[in-house]
Amino acid sequence: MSALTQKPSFYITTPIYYPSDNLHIGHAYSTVASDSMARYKRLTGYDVWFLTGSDEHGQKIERAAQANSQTPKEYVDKIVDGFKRLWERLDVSYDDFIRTTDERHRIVVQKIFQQLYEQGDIYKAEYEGWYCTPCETFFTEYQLAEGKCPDCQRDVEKVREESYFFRQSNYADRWMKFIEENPDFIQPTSRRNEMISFVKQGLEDLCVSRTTFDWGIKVPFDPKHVVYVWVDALTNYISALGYGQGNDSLYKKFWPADIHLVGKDIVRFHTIIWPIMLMALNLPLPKKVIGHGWWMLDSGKMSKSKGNVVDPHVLADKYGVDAVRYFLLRELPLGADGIYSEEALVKRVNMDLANDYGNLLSRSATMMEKYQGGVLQSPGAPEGPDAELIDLAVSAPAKVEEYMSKCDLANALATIWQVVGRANKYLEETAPWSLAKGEQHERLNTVLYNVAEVIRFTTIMASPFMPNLPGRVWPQLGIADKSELQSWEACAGPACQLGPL
RNA sequence: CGCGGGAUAGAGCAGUUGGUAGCUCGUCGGGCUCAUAACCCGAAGUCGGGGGUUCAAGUCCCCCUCCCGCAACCA
Repeated sequence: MSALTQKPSFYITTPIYYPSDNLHIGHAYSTVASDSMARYKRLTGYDVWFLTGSDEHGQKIERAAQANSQTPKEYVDKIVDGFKRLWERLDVSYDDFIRTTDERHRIVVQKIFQQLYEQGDIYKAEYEGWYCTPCETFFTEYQLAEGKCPDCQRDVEKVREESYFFRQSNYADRWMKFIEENPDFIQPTSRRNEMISFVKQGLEDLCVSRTTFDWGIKVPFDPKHVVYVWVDALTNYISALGYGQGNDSLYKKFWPADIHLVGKDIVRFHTIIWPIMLMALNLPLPKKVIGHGWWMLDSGKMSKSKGNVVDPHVLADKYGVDAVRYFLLRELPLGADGIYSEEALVKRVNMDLANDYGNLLSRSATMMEKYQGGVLQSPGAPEGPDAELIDLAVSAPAKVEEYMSKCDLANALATIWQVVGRANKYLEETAPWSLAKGEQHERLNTVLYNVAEVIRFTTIMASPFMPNLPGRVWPQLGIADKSELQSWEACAGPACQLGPL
């Protein structure tokens, strides 16, 4: 019986960001998109767990801290506080924030590393690379720029370093089989093809420890080694759920993850290394990894070193959180890069939010007030364009669901705005201002009722993307205290009709 | 000859199994007045170039040009 009342679970994660500097709108996009998915799933009846966090180890952090005469921990603490402030500012409803410096995380990483070593998936060997002494950095042969350091263009020397390696190559066949049997595992398909061809070229074993820096999790059986990024960072998705710890009820409930949402730059790690790690550990694989595109500037890629990053705090202050969220989610096409400009943001926000949606609300509210004293009357029989408007509104939730199931937020929003657009057109067609002059009260009631319902529908559907919208709209529709009219079921139930106000 | 994806109105994109080219923004023209000079309607494209198959090709085949991803230890 309890199974009947139990909600299905949904686990979604963002990447864990690297606190070498503050975050820009690219990171904000990943997180806000995940948040909208999480909110959408909560709205539609799922028991959701939404994880974000920070990946805090590594040489870069160690050096940055040194340069600031701080300990690495002091250094990252401050930046991670900034992360959390940004997510609060952007109304990101995460359920947990994992830091790779958390004790709960350290325990799991060491346990996994130990297990992989004991079962022979990790072995000691020598890592060979090119070292640039002035830059104190290792490079692979491929990274070199014509045999020189890609950063400073000086000569590099070949160095060997004792390292532990993960036997990735042993799992290539299993991986290929898994990918063939789960064609939707990697989204979009273009990324899937890239990963397949990458593995077909042959997988090399992966270097999973370092001795050249200390800021990291110690290899349990050989403490002069530090666990290198892969095993450390990727493990966050299960360590945060309590895997391998005393209380693993969250792990049992939410793993495997439904969606790992990541940027295209880290798709490979999430679709090859991570699944193979899980295979080696004999754990279930996540259901889907989605690699989204990047926000580009006219001047090219957004990067900290170019100093051309766009600060989300500034945008939120200037335009409002909902507007910034809407722009990011509406404007970046699924799987492709988008070009950011403040001009584009202003245009989109003015067009869609102010002119289309806002103006629809404004003109409707005015007419309801002016012609009906603010009390909406029951509708009469539908006629003229009523059916078309109602059909579009009533069928929208299913279309939104369809797009959301593919994580296509931009088209989900476009679907909602189609309804908004149709409603504005409907007002021109029915001209309630003329109906009022002509004393056609029943028809007037019907028209205003239909428009009010469309606003209610679209507001519910848009609420995961713009969490502050309902709070501003429900009072204007006079249903601020009628929660039964604000739920997803109130616009997407099986026998969905435009219900009474 | 590494693998893969693109080239469609000024811009950004849709175009299922081949049969009178669609969307958003911009531009130009018109309408309305409830609303935020808003909203609604209408106009403009020989689908990168060349050849072929077909009654018919943006949609299939061949060649060319140009863009863009991926090509491992940088999160």
